[in-house]
Amino acid sequence: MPETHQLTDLQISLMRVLWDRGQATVAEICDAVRSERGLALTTVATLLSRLEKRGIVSHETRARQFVYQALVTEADIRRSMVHELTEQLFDGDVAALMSHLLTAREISSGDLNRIKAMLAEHQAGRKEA
Amino acid sequence: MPETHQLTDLQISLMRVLWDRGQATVAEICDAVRSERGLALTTVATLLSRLEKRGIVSHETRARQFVYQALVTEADIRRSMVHELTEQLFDGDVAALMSHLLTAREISSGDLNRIKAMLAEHQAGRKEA
DNA sequence: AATGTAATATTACATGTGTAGTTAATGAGC
DNA sequence: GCTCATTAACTACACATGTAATATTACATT
Repeated sequence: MPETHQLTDLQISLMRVLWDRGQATVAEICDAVRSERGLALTTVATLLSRLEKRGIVSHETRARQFVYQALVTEADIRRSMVHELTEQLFDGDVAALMSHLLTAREISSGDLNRIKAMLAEHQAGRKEA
Repeated sequence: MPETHQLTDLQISLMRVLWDRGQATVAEICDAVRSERGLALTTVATLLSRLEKRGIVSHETRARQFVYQALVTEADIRRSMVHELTEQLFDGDVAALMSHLLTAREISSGDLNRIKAMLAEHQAGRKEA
């Protein structure tokens, strides 16, 4: 597995563009994040080249422009970041994290129903394996 | 609510000592983390003074030593860090995070049972409210 | 071929963090 | 009172990140 990648808020914003589109030029990414965060083109270019140095994205040159694409999936990042958080704050105990979510005043009753459904489904899937 | 506190791994290690003991001197904290991370006394002192600058811990001087204590609880930190992660990676959707936990190959069947129990309990508590 | 334009490459700087040496203060023991 | 040991204060430095200006490169057009 890829060494646990921790990304910052901003880095995730950029990645999200790539995850959504598959690939994008620097300018496209810059545009895509403009609403939530207005950054200079060169800033976005710098950030992307740093991500590339870390092996998180790659680029190919097309029509003299860098076209970036993600080398890790959103699921990868979710896994490693959630795992890291669970280790750090809940001593690796996933159930403890769940418990926190249930009690931490963050969850609506609509959520609760969805969760119950998921649990049921999850167990069903588990049985036939 | 206290502005969302994000702490690093190391910072959490120090905080954990304070959470466990209520209060501790620099030397005590240094000793407590020695096994997982051997740090110089001055390093620990620096880290603590930085945390103090951020309003996360405070100290009083006793017998010429700084005795630190946490100003935020572990629950506070859990809340803000889990919240932040949920926002960043799951667009604020707690149920989506739950779903991730259920499917991300991180969870044992023992955990599953605990979770089911918690869910049931949670709903029970909810009803009478 | 010269030039304008768009893109990348280079350089820069502030802030936070991890890490710790050096210095200064102060109380304890002789 | 002087010296030693303890402890905190100050200083330092490398690295990652957020941010962007400036410099360079190179295609397209005249």
